Amino acid sequence: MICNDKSCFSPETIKRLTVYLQNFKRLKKNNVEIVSSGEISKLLNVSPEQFRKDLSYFGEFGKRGVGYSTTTMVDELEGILGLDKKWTVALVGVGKLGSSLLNYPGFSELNVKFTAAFDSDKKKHGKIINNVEVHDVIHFKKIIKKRKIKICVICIPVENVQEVADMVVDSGIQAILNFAPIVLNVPEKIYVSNMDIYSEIERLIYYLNK
Amino acid sequence: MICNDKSCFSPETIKRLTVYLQNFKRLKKNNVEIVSSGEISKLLNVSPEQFRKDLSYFGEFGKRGVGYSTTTMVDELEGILGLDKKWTVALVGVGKLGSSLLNYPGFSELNVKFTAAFDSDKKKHGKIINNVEVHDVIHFKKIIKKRKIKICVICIPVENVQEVADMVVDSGIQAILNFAPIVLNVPEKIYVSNMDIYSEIERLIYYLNK
DNA sequence: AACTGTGAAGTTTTTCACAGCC
DNA sequence: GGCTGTGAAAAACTTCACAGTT
Repeated sequence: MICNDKSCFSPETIKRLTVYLQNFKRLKKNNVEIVSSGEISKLLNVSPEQFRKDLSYFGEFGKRGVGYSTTTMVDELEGILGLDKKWTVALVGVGKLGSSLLNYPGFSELNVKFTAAFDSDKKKHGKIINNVEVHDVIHFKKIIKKRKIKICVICIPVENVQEVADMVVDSGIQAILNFAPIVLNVPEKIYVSNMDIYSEIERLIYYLNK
Repeated sequence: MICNDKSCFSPETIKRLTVYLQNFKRLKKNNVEIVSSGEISKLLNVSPEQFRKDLSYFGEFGKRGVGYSTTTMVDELEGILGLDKKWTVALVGVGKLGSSLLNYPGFSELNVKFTAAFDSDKKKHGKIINNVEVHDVIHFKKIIKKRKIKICVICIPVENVQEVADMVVDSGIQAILNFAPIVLNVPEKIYVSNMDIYSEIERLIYYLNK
């Protein structure tokens, strides 16, 4: 459970808030100005009450009898999530997956940018991918400290990922996005998010198999 | 909530089961033969009761006073998840991310294989990536039907992903793994899993920002 | 003695249902 | 009339606590 000055809410609320934001951005781009919680509900497979309650933990953003302004909601949700400030992200592991992330579109709209990449492979050092230079991983701590980077995406094979995570934590990184299929052993104060394609496919297979 | 012949349990249980399986595989590879729920708990940040209860929905796999055999657990969990059979997967969108997935290691150990890839870009047709041929997307339905493929991974830019999803569903695919930051509109009977790096990074930023 | 399996209790999360406002 | 915001009720999920087994 997470508490702010107003009340307490589920971590699921935060997950959904990121989805709401995506959706309001798209609606705004499509020149939709007002939507009701009922319409949101149909678009996102979330009940209208859930949507309204999720927002209620942070304020009153809708107009009774009317709905929610997409422009207002984009601003408010960005504020709630902290996306109105700029964030820089480091990448460790410039393999196929890692470099595809460096080339991912849309981060700039998000106020989020990869500003440094690292690999242990000498052949990659000095390469520039989508304006991001690949450094030797031995310089990780120095560069992270200097640029005050707080978030690191790790795209390392599972065999080596724990030692990289140790280094990353030692360098002062506070949040990690891990693509390897393993639960990283890091101090509690570090926020870790796992993106594990194996686990997701296994889960789909379970449902198919029933 | 999900029910089997024994009882009912949370969808979270299935997510955790995939993590348990990963972990038991690794322990087995490292020649660990027996582990207790307490040890699992420390490795995976799951309470020992949670672990035991998750398993209890499917049977009794441990030995009282002893613990769980890694070999037994790998077999049992694979059985529960349906991973003891072979599964074939299609990929739509052979861009940077898509081709990095085709090259992902470890799928063979999983009884899961990409057997067909599709793209609309003519330059990619006929290419072979890690033994998988890239076809013209216009042949999607024909090939999916013929090979009886049930799972599709979609790596398409967000602007086009809904129309691709429509085609995928029309072709008889039953489960979709979607990498685009959008909630796909598909019939209820289709299982969809989203892997959204933007959403994950936004979530991390929320926690950092507090 | 050590560890599992599980009803019962406790906590968290979602849904209901309705008052309040446009 | 239509839609939001929210306490109260319901449902879902986790933890407790202990009986049962090796």
